[in-house]
Amino acid sequence: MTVTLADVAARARVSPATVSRVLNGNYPVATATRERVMRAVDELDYVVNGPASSLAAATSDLVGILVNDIADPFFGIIAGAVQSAMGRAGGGGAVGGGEKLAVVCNTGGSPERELTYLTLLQRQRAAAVVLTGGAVDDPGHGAAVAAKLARLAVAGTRVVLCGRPPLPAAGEDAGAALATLTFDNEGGARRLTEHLLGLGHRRLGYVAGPVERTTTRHRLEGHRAAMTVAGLGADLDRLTVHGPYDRRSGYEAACELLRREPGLTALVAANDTVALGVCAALRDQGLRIPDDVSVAGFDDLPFSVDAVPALTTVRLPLHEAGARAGRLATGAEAPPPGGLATMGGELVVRASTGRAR
Amino acid sequence: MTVTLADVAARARVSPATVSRVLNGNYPVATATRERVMRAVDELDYVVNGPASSLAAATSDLVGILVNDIADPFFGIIAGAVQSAMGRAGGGGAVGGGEKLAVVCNTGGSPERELTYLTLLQRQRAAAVVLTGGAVDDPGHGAAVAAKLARLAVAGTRVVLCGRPPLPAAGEDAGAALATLTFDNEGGARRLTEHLLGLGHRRLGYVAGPVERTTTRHRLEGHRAAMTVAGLGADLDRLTVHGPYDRRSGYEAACELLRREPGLTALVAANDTVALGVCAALRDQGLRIPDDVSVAGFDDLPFSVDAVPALTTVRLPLHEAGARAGRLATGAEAPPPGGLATMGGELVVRASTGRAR
DNA sequence: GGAGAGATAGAAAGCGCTTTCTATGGAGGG
DNA sequence: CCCTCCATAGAAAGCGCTTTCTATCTCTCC
Repeated sequence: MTVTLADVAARARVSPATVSRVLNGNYPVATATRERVMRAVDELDYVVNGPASSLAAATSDLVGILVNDIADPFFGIIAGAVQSAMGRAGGGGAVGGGEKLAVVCNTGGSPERELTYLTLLQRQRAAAVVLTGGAVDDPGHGAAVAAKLARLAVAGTRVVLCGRPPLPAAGEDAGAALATLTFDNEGGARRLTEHLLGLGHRRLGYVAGPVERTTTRHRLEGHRAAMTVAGLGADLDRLTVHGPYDRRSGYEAACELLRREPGLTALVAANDTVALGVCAALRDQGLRIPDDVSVAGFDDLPFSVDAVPALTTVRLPLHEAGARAGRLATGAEAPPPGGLATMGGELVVRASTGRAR
Repeated sequence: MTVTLADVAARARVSPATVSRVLNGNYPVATATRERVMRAVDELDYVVNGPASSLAAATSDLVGILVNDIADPFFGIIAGAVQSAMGRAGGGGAVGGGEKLAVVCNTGGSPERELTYLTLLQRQRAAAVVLTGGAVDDPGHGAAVAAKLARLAVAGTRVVLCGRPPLPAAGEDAGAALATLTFDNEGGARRLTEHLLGLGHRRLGYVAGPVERTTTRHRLEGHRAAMTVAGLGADLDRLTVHGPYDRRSGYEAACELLRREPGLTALVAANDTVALGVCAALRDQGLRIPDDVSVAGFDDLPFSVDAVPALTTVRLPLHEAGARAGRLATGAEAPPPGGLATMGGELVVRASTGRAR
């Protein structure tokens, strides 16, 4: 039924070994022979059997990119960058050539699904795995992931963390095959809050992400550090509300914070999407931005510049990080010293923040 | 080095065949034996070798989801829905159980990459392939894709088109394994323009997507149909500008259209993202929305309700379509009659459109 | 002109798993 | 008490490919 290597070999009147060599191109084959084989491949419409090839060669061209939420542009941008960096690196053009199959897996932020996908990728003997975005902030799960990644690394899978904090004590052996690109969420958040403080704001509310995420914690810590330095460390818990990374959560949190403290002059959101919800709530309450209340986001997603007013935020090098992760995953780039690189966030001041009233 | 089935068998003191049967659970195995095997699996930390298993069983658990732009929430939402519908269908908890590896592949809208990914998936003997979003509007490429899909279908891969027009005459054999869920882009676009017409607008500009996409064409056709019926079919070409599906394109197109026809009272965009750019351009020119110019988008992405003013648009059942595609891909749902189902778009009127001045 | 060096092609042994076919018990029926 | 039948388990033959080890053959150099 399906065409196999042997069929191609028969038609080209060569041995299967030769066909394999033509297809993989790492062994000298006479031009005439090669052409005969290629013709046979074309005529028979032959497509390599991936599983068979992976089994025999004990390698695979699958590269998995794990994201927390595929519908969130934050991850979309990173994943897209990873893929295109890999495509470029792969070079290819050759029939059987080093084409990597870069695929993204959506964990939906669930630790179980994350582990499941990791197992599935391990099962496929993936060439590399890229984990993007914040991790679940739980020692148990962290250890489970670290263990799984260590096993993957040992089995020869390259592991790259992109926009995620370093693994908790991964063990020596794994360290080699593991590269981490982390965002300076804490520093970015700190600078953002300092910016607000500099504008004279004293009563600021914080709309945090889900409690169990490292990203949430780091951004919150940055914010609180700035607040504390400014002598505003007292009321922090009351002026913080947690919720998912979506607009609705921002909307509701803004309402809640305003209820708790009607005198707020600034609202800092865990990310841009949440900030959008915050803006909507403010508008619905008849408050002007930034005249009555300043609003700030995080990430600088594409839509943030189009918000009205345009969002003050912290720009993360999403594209750059993704591209670098892609190169690390293909081995096109050497891992940073110590296996860890931190990428800073840049404060982007736009119209949504102004002087405190 | 790595643990194999045979190792597990040795440790559990059974034959490899038995281990395989325990793991795949489709053959009676005594409870005591099963437990012994499971214990061995745990103790050895055994993970099935996917390629070997796929080769022997001639099946794979890979499911590919092709998207045009992974950073675009339009695709993110569909892909997410496909994945979760499949996860749910797969059920599983069993160790070796029917876990599908749902992965999304980013074509970046490039026909070549689309074909490449299809080949890569074919190579992996994917269980199913879901193509999402509009196709490239080129007979040559359409035929190539159709041929490839037909081959995949023949090889036992389920093929689902989601939010994409039906294939050009796919051939009888393929028809069976191919299901198409298409959006009524044309109808939605028509109703949207009718809405504007009903508000008294007579001079409307249209910011279209890339010329070579079916989505672009269908939406444009709907718009033009409405315009023509209203007797405004004359100036259509002059009042249409094409560009990519991004905000920048919307910004530039709006400027260009205003230059061509300063008296425009409404601007219809190819999608919400583009509409955002249009709004930005209008604002920069000092024009009020909708008082001076009405703006409309398409898709009703999550951010559209937060735009200021909130965007009038056409809501597409992205989530529903994705979920259904996921079920079709796993075989959890029977294909629609004729293999084709059309999903309508719902006009959502918000604040960005008002009476013509 | 013969021998060693390259270049090129083939033979065959797996890679780790699934599955058909076969074997071995013990339970139940006559 | 023997034989048949079901329930289980094992043996072994591949699945389609890669790759090591060989086998030719053609140059090239002395």
